[in-house]
Amino acid sequence: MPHRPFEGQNCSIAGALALLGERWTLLVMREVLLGRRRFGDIQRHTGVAKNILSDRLDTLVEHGLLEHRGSEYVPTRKGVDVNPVLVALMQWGDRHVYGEGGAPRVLVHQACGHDADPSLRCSHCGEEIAARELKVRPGPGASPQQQRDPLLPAA
Amino acid sequence: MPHRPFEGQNCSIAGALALLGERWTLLVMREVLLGRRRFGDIQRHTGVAKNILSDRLDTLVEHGLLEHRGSEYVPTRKGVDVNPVLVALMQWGDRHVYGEGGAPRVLVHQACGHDADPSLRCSHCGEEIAARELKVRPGPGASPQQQRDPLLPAA
DNA sequence: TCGTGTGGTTGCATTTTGCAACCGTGGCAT
DNA sequence: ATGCCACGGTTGCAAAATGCAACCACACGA
Repeated sequence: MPHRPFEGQNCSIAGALALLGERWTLLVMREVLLGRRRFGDIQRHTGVAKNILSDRLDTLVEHGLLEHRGSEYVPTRKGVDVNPVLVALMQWGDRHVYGEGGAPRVLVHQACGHDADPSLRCSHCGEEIAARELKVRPGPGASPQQQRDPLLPAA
Repeated sequence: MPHRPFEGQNCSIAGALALLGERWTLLVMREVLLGRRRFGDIQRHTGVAKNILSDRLDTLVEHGLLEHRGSEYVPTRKGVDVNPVLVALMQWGDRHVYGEGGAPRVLVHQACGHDADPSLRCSHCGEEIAARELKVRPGPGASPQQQRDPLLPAA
């Protein structure tokens, strides 16, 4: 099992990265969520070595993001929920790696049937949230130290 | 310089991960975007080894996500734009690592002043997008092979 | 029954990471 | 001016993760 120095920070980002942040893991999730669920397909489309893929699939199953059914790995709810992470990475890559008009893939909102360029909206005021408009404050699960700490603006 | 086997997939997710997917990098970005911009602060709050931190900061500067000004590392636009990635990871962690009501941190939408639980909205119909409602199709920058490939549903 | 494809595992070389010790600069109290 | 400490790193070496190629077992069809 891999070394996970990220836990114990009482931080959801670190907690997520403890699992998803291992090399190849998010690319494996990309494949599975794209619908490619067989070992060989995932291996070919990502380029990951077979032993590593084997390891990653095992830990994803172990943590309940995937289920191993016959020769397929199918995502659970917990696995499907990593979709927004992939969307965020994709949007960053579209903008900053491939330029305008160079996007390798485009998202489609199945419910309305149109291309979607999803953006983050505030659950309170409903407005779009720009990256620099986000702050952060201690939540219900914050440690005493985090409560005290003057948490600073994000961005 | 690290080994980056992710490039050349013509995929924005892989392109983003080539840079952001290295161990510690997203945690470093978390710190910087939280407002902690000095070497020592970042080191203490993440727990990353000094040599690794040094390396990560260098490559982040090299790729234009950060600028090194005096003794501070300040995010550029490109750097601020990773915020949505952190938000997505945080939401996943809130939901699946720390349970309901256990969130270590809560987001605040600075513009309206209230807590925000940002959700993805469709740019076309304006509705909230559930993770399983996203499909994908080849974009303008898709390779011939990707054009041909029957791109499958996401989720 | 022989070959081929799929889904892995094993062993070993290479790369990345972690850790501790060290170094140079600047501030500041003596 | 001298000594001492903090800060921002760098260096060297050990440990862990990764990459690669060879191998194995099973299923299926010719």
